[in-house]
Amino acid sequence: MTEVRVRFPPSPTGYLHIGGARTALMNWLYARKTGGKLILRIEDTDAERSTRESIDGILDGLTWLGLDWDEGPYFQTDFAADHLAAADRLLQSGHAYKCFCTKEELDRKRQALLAAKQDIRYDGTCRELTPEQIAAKEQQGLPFVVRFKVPRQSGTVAYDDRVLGRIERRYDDIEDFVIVRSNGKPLYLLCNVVDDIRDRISHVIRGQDHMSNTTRQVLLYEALGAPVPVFVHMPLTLDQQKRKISKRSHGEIVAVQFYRDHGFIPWALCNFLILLGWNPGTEQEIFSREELIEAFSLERIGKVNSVFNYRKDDPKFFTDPKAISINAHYLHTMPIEELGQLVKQDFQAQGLWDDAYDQDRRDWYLSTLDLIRGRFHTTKDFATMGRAYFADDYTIEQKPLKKNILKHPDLRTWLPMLAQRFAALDTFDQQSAETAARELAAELGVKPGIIINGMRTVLTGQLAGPGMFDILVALGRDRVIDRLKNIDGLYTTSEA
RNA sequence: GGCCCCAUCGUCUAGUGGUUAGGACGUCGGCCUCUCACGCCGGUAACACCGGUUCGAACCCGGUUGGGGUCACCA
Repeated sequence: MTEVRVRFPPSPTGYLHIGGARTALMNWLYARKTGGKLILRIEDTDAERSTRESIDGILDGLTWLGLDWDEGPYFQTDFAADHLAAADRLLQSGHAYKCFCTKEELDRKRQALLAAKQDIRYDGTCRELTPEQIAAKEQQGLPFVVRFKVPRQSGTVAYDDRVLGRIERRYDDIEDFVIVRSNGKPLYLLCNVVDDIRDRISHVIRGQDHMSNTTRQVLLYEALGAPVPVFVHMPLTLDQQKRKISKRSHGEIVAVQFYRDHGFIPWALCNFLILLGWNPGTEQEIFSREELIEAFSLERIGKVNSVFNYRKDDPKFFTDPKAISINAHYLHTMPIEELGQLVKQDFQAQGLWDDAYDQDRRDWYLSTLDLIRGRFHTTKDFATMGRAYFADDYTIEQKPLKKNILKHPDLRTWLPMLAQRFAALDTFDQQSAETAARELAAELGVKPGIIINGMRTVLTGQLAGPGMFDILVALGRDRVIDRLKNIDGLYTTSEA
């Protein structure tokens, strides 16, 4: 059995989006599964649209996702000589011909065909030019493109797709496609094949949107006398309107960068993406990297396009709810030290980081993250909803303010009273604090909940959170007392 | 429009001739409780349609409808 060699060949005309990331992931998994190689190749033959920023963005995105490659990045433009040499060979062997039709002519004909409701296809004007005619046109210095000469015979081109089965297409349905531009630059269809041959690619794993390219490329492989690789066409990822997702029409919500910026855990995003069009045949949905490599197989890639169910402007779910729930799962269960690293990055960016969290406050830092992570969904939540644990400039949210504070004006005196009792305790721990709080409630003749939830609001600004007495310990006596004494501010602000 | 691909809950999906059509997310209800975008329990909800084949079809075949992709001197 020959070595498995797969490739991910993005064109650097925008940032890495989740469709591309998913393709990269599938290729990566197959390479890792089989002990093969993943080649990264930047397809930059469209010089006008390719940018350095885009290349960096794609590389960063892959790196962030944890998808490493074994060779490359190669740049397609570095192999222009190969592409042209191949075009030459095709010309020599009679598999291609020079076409002198101008763009204007072709456009005109195309319009006419369109109007007549005919197939829009090159009519083969230059296909049968005699050597003399060609020489004459070249003598005049007329520009030309190189077209592939599709066999004009009955029958079909075919290949066996690993997910879709046998795919056939009649020669008659394929026009003589252009492989070299009039400016001498080779086109995608050719470059891609030439590069895949040179890189000895064994499996081409790509989206179903390439299917019509594939039949034409099979023709090129045959004309070039090269073995045809195994083709694996994955189903596409669509939006709710069932449109193919693209950076251009969907914007940041489909950019990998967006998920990094919104507190996604890289592998959680991979875990979500792999479930779009693939499943293990068991009911397992959460996979470690090793488990997924083990479980992955081409055979279980589905045929059906899937909908990326992001909800724009939904306050609760800023993207596909399942993606968020998978991210939350990892957030809740991953080793706390690893989470500590991820949160550290965000805290540093937010100005919330304290170097002591890596030193003598490390235990406190990690145990506090562990205490509050249970109801968070992204790593961003620690700096927002969890802010009160790490800084004093946290916000008191409106809902709990109304429900737990303003509704009970007496808290204005009760909470400072509680602060005094906390101050008077010999030891301040979960037990003693709870006893003190409940005793106060009993003496005042109010439900403990009123005191406790009032405290929660003042201390964390949040409606929900961990058990109140765990919070007290995490915050520490001094901060608790400070904040409880300052409850006055809450009433004044809202009255103003 | 031509060519190609596809069709199970709202979404992601399991299912390959006999299942109460399973799971996950969402949603709804209940429980827990000091709170909940925590946890636990439960409910809701799908085989596009029409013909065949068969003792028996979500599964096999044909058609219809529907959806998607692609039709560049982009990749």
